[in-house]
Amino acid sequence: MSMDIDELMKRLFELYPEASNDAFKDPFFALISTVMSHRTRDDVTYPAASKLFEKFSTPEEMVRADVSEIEILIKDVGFYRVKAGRIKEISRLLLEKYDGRVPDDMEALLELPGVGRKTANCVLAHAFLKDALAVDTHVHRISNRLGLVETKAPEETEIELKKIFPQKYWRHINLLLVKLGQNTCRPISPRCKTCALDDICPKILL
DNA sequence: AAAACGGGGGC
DNA sequence: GCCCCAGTTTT
Repeated sequence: MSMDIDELMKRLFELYPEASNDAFKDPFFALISTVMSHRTRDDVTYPAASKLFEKFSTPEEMVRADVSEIEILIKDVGFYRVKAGRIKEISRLLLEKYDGRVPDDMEALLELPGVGRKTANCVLAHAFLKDALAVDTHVHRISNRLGLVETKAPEETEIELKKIFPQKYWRHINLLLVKLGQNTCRPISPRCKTCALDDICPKILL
């Protein structure tokens, strides 16, 4: 028996109607905040990214800024020194190669420092509204718990999920499952009692 | 394939 | 005080 995907998505959209965050519609914010999010909880990442963009919000302002100033603004996130350097270098490359714009294709994004497949997919899905499916640890874990896939590597999860979900849903999956994963379907001690998906979840991998 | 990068928050 | 977290890069 396979899960009703339309029913699953209907419930997720009802749970998190605000999941299409307006801030991510700025490609530069989507890119930089996602680079900042690596191995860092999203409730720490977002405030730090917002604080950074209050001061510097364009590639021009980032390259002009002192690295130490960027470091101070984002110092709540993990790897903040490495990330501050990447933010400067990404900004420099955007100005040099793309006239200060964020490119909207996977290959170009992957050439930027600190940008891997997950980050590139997030930018394509959230900022450019492309049919990209970004798989992070939340998407990977929850997809397996729901019994949708039985996968080990995130790349494998992306391939399998694309077979299961209609293409129109792909770009929404990441933010919806991240939100579910943050407060309910947590990595450790998930709150199944109060989960809106409790009746359709087989609770695999708990 | 595995280690390294690194500060914050939950327990 | 210990362990894990919106991954990517390097060994």
